[in-house]
Amino acid sequence: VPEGHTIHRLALDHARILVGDVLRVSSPQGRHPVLAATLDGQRLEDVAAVGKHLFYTWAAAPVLHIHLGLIGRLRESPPGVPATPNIQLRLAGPRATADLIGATTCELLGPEAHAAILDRLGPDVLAPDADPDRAFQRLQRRSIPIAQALLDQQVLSGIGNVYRAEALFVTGIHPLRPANSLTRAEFDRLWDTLRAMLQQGVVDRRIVTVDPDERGADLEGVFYVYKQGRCRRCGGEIRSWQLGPRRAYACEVCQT
DNA sequence: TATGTATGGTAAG
DNA sequence: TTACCCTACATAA
Repeated sequence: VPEGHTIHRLALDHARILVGDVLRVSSPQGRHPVLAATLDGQRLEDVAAVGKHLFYTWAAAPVLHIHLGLIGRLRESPPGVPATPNIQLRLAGPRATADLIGATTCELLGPEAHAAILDRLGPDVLAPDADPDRAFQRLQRRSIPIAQALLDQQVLSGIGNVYRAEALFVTGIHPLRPANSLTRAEFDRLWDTLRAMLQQGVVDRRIVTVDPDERGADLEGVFYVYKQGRCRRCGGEIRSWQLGPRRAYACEVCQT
C-alpha cells in the first residue's frame, strides 16, 4: 500500500485531525513502552512527509520517525475505539485516533539523526520545491538499469515498484536502459509523469495510472504493466525481470 | 494448517 | 547476493 502518495496523504490527514491537540500515546503491542511514555501527553505540532518517511514533531519531545515498510499501515478511527493487541503505536486525540500496525521503523530522533535521514534522501517528487536537477545529476553518474535507480531513494524519493513500472511505460522508456543513457528531455518527461501520478494518488488514496479514456467501464485493473499479462495498447505480452529484490515490468513493443 | 506473496528497507556475508 | 523484519490475505494441501 505505501508508496510516497500514501505517506503524503497520511501527513495531510494527520495534520487535519491530530495536529494541535494533546495526544495520548500508547503501545498496546508492547514494543515501544519507553517511546510511548515519552510522547504521552505531548502536544503534536506538525506532521511532515518526505519520500516514504513520516516525521511528527511535538511541543517538548523528540521527533517521532515512522516508516511503514512494505506492509505497515496507519489506520484512522474515531475516538474511543478499543485497541487491539496488534497495534504497535496508538496516537489518540480528542478528534481522532491513529493506529500504527506492522511498520518497520518507529523511533524517536534527535536533531542530528533527523537531519541525517533528510540528507540522504533524494528530491521528493511530491515536494513543491523539489529540485529535479539533483536527481538527474545522480542518474548521470550511474550505469545501473533506470528501473533500479528509480527505487534508490538517494536518487529521488517517494517512488515504489508500481509507480516505477507505470511511469516507465507511459514515457516509453525500457526498464533496462542504463540510467546514464537517459537524455535530459527523457528525464524531464519521467519526472513530470511521476509527479503527476503521485499527485493523483494522494487525491485518490490509491494508485490509478491508466488514463480514464483507456480505462473503459471497469474501474478495476488500473495498471498498464504492473503485474499485467498483455499490453492494453498493443496487445503484446508484458515481460518482467527480477531486478535485485524487486520485479520490473514492461511492454517491449511500447518501451524501447 | 501451511505456504506464498505484497506498492520497503537494512544489514550481514 | 541473501536473509530477515513486520502483517494480512489468498490459495494450496
